[in-house]
Amino acid sequence: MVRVRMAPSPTGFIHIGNLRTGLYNELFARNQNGSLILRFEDTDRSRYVEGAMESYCRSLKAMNLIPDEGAWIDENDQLIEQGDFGPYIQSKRQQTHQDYAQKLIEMGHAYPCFCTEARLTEMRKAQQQAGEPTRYDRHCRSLDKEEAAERIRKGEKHVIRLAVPTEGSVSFTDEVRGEVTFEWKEVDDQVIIKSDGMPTYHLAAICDDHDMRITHVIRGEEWISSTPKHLFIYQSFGWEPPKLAHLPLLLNADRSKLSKRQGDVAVEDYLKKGYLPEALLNFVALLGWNPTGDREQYSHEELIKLFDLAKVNKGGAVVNFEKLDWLNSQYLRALSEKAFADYARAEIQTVTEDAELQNKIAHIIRERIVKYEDIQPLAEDLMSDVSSLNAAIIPWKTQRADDAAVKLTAVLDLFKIMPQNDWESPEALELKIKKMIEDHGWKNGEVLWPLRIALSGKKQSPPPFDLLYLHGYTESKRRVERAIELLNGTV
RNA sequence: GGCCCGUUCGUCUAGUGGUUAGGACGCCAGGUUUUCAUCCUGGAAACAGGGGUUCGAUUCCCCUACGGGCUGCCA
Repeated sequence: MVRVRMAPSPTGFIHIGNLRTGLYNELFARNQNGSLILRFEDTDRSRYVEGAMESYCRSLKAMNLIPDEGAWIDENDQLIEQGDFGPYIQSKRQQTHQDYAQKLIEMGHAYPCFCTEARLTEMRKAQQQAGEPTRYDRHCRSLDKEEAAERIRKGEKHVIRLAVPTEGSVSFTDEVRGEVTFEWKEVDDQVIIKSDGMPTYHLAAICDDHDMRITHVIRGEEWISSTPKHLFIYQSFGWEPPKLAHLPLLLNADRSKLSKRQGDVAVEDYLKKGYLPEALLNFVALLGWNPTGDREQYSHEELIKLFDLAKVNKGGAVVNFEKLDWLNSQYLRALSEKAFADYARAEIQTVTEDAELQNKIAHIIRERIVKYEDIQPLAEDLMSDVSSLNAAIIPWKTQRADDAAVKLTAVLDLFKIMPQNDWESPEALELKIKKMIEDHGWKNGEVLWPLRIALSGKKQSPPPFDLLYLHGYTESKRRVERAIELLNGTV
């Protein structure tokens, strides 16, 4: 039974990188008919952010990434925990972690360290100046056990460090990279229990993964270097390590590790900006993995069906937001009329309170927007009046003003004999108007250009049929009449 | 600096010894259209460099270069 976990640190908002890692875990779990566990790694009290766990869950929920087990939120957005291997909030497991650390000490695989912050800083400085690698000099490793125990009893401040092997090497098979090897002499005696009694990631994650029966650890590439320490802990306890898969990093445009600073990376921000969750999911899924390379759009279900860890790329991927825009526009166009109207409602409302007009605007802009933020300007543009219309731009190409007036008058004449229901769709209006043009033997542009300018007041706008449909008989008639007056110089 | 990982068009990628190196975004040009947007067609654009192995390397090996990650009582 495959069991994987998302193990974020609740220090802020979930960002695109976390999302991708979480998504790959989810895709793998579903593909393997396994379970997805959500565990919060909140052992750094100095970085604790109030409400971050709830916010994280909300974002996951919005993205339709729902864990089977672990931390989650109820319908009131209250944090809950579900499953047989809890607690799933790491700080609540502190005692367990300390017990494990004690066992490691007893086995001789860990030791208390009393070195002060100041001494460590000094030590690193000296190492740096000597051109040596900076790492703990193992000052406390050889301390007498009885003496150390006595100092702890007296309440002396200390941490617990791993006593890693000093020679030989360690290898593991990474599910995406293949075999990776480290020399033990390069590995530091990592702190596993901090002086405040909290475990560090290196102890907590490994013990929790084991206790929660995690079978596959799928995490970011930044963890590769500390994997030997993790393997040492598994080995010390005689546990079988899970399969490991290190994902390539997501990069900024300058190829540095994706971070805030260089544009928005919080999932919540993208959702707020109106990117559709399915589009964002689709986009992120294809950053570092691709089933075939000749398709761009995949539903969540298809991603699950096709996901394969072995096909995950090794190189980091620059996040190309222009492609997100494009993908989002594709998803937007696939939305039903109703779904799009609901999606755009809040923005369109800022332009008109009239529900009927709102629906008409939604209909017209549906295929004209790429992003959510395009909605408001477009809607406003559509609703703008024509008071500043300039007569000079009404005629088409070399058309004379009086000719344009003749054509517009013909349109007005047509309005008079057009039944009311022709105004209920742009298509019906187009049919009637084009028929009229054809009957006169005129060119489309001679009529449609002046008509469109009369209605919109602008050289660039949606088609006249959309505008007629939007404004309806009375307002359209008013605008066309005004244009004719302008052309005749009577205004 | 040390260790580890990586490197196909600007970007995301397909490719697993023999291909005109394919697709997508973006860009450019043309077309459809009353304009814009959409849409359609076309175009420019890549195997980091050098050695091997091989009849033959983008694909396998080595070196170099470049990039990134880690080097915390952060995760």
